Amino acid sequence: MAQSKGNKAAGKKIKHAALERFMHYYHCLTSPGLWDGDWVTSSRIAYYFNMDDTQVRKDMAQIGVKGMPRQGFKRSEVIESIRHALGLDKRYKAAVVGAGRLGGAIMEYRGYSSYGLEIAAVFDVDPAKLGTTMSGCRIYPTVDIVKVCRIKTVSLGILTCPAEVAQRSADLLVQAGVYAIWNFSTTNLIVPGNVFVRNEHISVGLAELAYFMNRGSGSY
Amino acid sequence: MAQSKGNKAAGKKIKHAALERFMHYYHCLTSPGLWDGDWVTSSRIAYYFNMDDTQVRKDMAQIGVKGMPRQGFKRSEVIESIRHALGLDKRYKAAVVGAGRLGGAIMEYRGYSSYGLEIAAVFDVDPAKLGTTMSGCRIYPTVDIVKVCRIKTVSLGILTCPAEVAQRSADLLVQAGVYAIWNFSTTNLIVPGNVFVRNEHISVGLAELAYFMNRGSGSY
DNA sequence: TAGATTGTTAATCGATTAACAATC
DNA sequence: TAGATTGTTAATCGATTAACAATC
Repeated sequence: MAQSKGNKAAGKKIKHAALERFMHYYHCLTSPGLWDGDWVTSSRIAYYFNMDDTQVRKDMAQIGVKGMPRQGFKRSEVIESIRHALGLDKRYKAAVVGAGRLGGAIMEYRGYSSYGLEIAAVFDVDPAKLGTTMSGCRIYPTVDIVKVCRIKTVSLGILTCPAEVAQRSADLLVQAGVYAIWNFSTTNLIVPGNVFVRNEHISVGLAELAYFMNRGSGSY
Repeated sequence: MAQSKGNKAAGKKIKHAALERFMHYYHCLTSPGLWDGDWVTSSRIAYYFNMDDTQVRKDMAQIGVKGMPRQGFKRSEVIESIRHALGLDKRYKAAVVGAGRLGGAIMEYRGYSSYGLEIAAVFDVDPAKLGTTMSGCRIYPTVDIVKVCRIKTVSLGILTCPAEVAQRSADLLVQAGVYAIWNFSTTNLIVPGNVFVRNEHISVGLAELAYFMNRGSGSY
């Protein structure tokens, strides 16, 4: 087992770009029906993602996966090492703030547990929703965020509420002691430096698409 | 995932990273209440995004914005130039496939028109939904994608349907002649090389958060 | 003017790719 | 063995940052 203690290189922080690559490898290698046999070569993966095979081997080295000349890498071993390197094998709890359509859609996703995430509570301001459930999760009033999140040891807040209340909700989540916020609202949150924010701003996608529509379409 | 290669370098293509920066500038510069006066300096913007001010000035140069020594850049001019460079001032039409919660949540967003996007149709397989509307848009049967999209000259498909039907829907959209697909499903789509795909895979966010939760929390 | 800020070139840094020996 | 593939170092490329003259 390749522990973090085992290789000094593992102490190095995995950069954003590398994280994305690992996630792509993971998604691809765990896709059913794509592979037969348990061996996969760096060039095969590289071809799939239209990248250089050296990059793949370096990535494998970073997370301590050893390959076999003439065979490649053991798929199951790569999957396991990515899970370990990214911490997908450790469990943590999240709370969703905003039991609207977006919150509902996000909770519908079935794959969270395989990423270690468990949704422990949902919050909403609408009194009519209180006490009911969403995807099997009880809906609590927003004012109870601090109390409930502390009791349930929630460490991630998922913001799916309207922009107007996003900052206020974030403040409560921070007060409750969450480490990170996954922000699906269009607000630019202001949080203490020790709280990590991942934004899923729709506007970045809109920009890329608009640009492609008007610049790229002609030559493609 | 599905790379969109084969770009016949049409002049000065704006790279992905730069597009993101422009979008951030745009979002920040158009935020009400953040600015007074119409001048903004590169260092002010750089500070806001914790980046180097030289980068900001180079970006401004790329889209043809001239600054003024001791004053900075004219905010309105920057905004206008970004709109032009990214094509936000040109209109195009999109169709949403999947009138579920996710589709509804995405359609709720009010800002599309300021990015040039107009949602012209919604599709769903559920016969009970046909003829009804979602965010003021009529819902058509999925089997009519090709017909309706051609009539309405739709050039972007937004996939918010379940993973099982995502590929089939994408095929129909391609057949209808869309240039690009905005994929909110978890499927890796296979499309012709001339069709641009932007994935909003939830798993990349999950990976980054899982990693932060287990590695980053201590030292950040 | 004096000085803050732009615009641009040069230097640095990091990431990607090429090359090739080691390996099974 | 022969040869495909790994593992790693060197070379290249691009992106970021530093430096500074030009400017108003």
